[in-house]
Amino acid sequence: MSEEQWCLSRETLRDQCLKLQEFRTKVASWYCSHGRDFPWRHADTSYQRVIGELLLQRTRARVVAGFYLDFLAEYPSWESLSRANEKDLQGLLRNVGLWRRRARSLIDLASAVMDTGGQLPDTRAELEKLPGIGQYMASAVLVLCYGEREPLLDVNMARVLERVFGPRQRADIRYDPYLQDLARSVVQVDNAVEANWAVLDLAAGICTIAHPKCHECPLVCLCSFASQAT
DNA sequence: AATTCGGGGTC
DNA sequence: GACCCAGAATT
Repeated sequence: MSEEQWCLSRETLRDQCLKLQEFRTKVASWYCSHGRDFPWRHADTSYQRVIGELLLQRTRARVVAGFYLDFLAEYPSWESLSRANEKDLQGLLRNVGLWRRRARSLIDLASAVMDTGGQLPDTRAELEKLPGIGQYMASAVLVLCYGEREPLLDVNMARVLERVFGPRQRADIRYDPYLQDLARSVVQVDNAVEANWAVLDLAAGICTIAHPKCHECPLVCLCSFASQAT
């Protein structure tokens, strides 16, 4: 590698690092004044946090906000959920979609948790053995319940990251090392939970899939997508 | 890698 | 009326 090439690649790496830091600080600052508030963000048990994430799968946050507290009132613990009547649970989820599969999945997970002492494991390998816990949910449990700096890398966070930092390598987000590493580095901060929420809120309110509000976006000067969109 | 689950919101 | 949503299991 010539000295010129070396300088170029070194410069590019430094730029990427600076871009990452700028991304973090600008999103965090935006979040302070524009962040959303949801009941599950005030959850005070692991159970409540995990239920929030499970209900949010393929379901809009505002819809979940409408019945999340009712769900917790009806099923306040792993123990009560494991003993739930499947038909009753289906009825509670009926107007949310995925109701049959989700009712079964919730009961199965609660039963599995009760079988292992009523507590969730704290490693990815053990978490992903549980029914209904995949790559995303394992990360969610690690960051929300155990304070590890893991990303809530869903389709929305992926969209923001790809617009700013470039496209993924694989079709499936969960097995794309580029996106996974990028997302993980984004949340290497003191409060990883809020860092995750900040990106998700930006994705939901500004960096939307259709008609993104680039003129309101704190990342507009970092983002290659913004310049080509209006 | 592609399909399935799913009602409701959004355009 | 098509498309999408804080995914995971199945094929």
